[in-house]
Amino acid sequence: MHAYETSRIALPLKPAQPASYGSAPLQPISFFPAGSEIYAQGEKAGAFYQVEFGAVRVYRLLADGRRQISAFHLAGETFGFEAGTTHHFFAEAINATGVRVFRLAAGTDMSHQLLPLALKGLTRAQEHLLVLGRQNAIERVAAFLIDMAERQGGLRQIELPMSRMDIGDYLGLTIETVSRVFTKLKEKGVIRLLNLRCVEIVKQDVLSNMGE
Amino acid sequence: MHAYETSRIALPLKPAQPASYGSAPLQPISFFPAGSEIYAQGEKAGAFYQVEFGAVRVYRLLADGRRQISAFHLAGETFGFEAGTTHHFFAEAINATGVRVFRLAAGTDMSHQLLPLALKGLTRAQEHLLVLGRQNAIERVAAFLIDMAERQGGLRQIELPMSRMDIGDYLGLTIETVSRVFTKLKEKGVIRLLNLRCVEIVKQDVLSNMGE
DNA sequence: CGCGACTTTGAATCAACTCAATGTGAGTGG
DNA sequence: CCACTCACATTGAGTTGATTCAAAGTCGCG
Repeated sequence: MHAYETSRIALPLKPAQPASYGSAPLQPISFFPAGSEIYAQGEKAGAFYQVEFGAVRVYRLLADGRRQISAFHLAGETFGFEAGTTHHFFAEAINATGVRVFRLAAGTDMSHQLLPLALKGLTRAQEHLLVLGRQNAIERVAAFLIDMAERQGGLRQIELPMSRMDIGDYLGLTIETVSRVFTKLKEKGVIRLLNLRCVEIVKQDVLSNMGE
Repeated sequence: MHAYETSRIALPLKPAQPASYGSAPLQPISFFPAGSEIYAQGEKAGAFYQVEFGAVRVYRLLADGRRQISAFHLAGETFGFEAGTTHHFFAEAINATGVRVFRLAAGTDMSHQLLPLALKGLTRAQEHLLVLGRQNAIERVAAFLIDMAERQGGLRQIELPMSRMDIGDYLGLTIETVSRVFTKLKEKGVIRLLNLRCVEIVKQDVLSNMGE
């Protein structure tokens, strides 16, 4: 993990939020530039992470380079506990990202804090299995947009911090197919593309009914 | 949940294994006939389960009936904690199945025991995302067979307690495609079908290299 | 302004699907 | 014990939705 740990320099004040993870001492924030690695498959896991700003992708690779992104993590969300002792996945900053690192001190029991996070992640993953296993391209993109909207407070306008490639690798589609579906939804008046990374959901109901 | 709780009748002796989940009192075994429901989506969750014998499928449905099986659970495996307070999934016995039920007594903290199980389930689900998102039919079936073999002690001969339909709904394929892939693997001499529910893995290495 | 990376669009291909027919095997009752 | 049945599985033929390959378009940034 290579990042600029600046908490003691730029952020000497202890923010309120991380206090929710209790006993651990002051948690430093690490900065990751766009595309940089937060942790790698095979690395030993000794921490979990909370996104302060920016966005993170967690993924696995096949030997021939095929990639499956298993989750995106936006500001406020927590990740990195998917492993017992060793990471089975890669985590990368999508954009310039700040991450609060919670190191798991040996002997400290965090299962209380971690269990709800793990269960939430499990439910998320299992719901995504349904999308990948049984939904077509339009349904997948619709499910993705609805999910992103909900996680951004249910606003009509949503930010997509990731590229079409990332979206494709999350939804099990090619970038071309993702692009074609965006175009089709745009033509139907379901969404509007304000720019490449910003979508307005015009017909929430139509989008929701695609996911079933 | 409708099952025959017979532990006090047929199994008065306390087996050794469940003692690993500690403080709870004697855990009854429930019997579920083939196809019966163990819990349903929307039911409130207040227990987790360990398969004693038989096999279980956990799945979700779309409104139009499409089904995605997110996991199979064989003898010795634990499931049912995928929810905070409410189940998001259905669980059914595939065959005649015995399940040890661990009720979560209010006030009792099981996070210690549950966290490793949740993490294992999370890792499993995320690995399955890669299969569904990025692998073709042959690779999916190969991954499935390897997984089943490992979970049955790495033996050459493996039992498939589930139907082709179940396998298809787990792998995001149709029964026809599953059947065609089995035939192709058989023709290549990679596997042998002793009967519908029993497979012998002849070329372990070939099968393993398909999954990448 | 011009470069480079990303995205969109188009045309042809292909893997998996649908629909349909046939095959198989476990369980039942005559 | 055998014939019958029914559910499940396999095989075949034709279709289709997503992919691949290729070209054109767009955006951000130095």
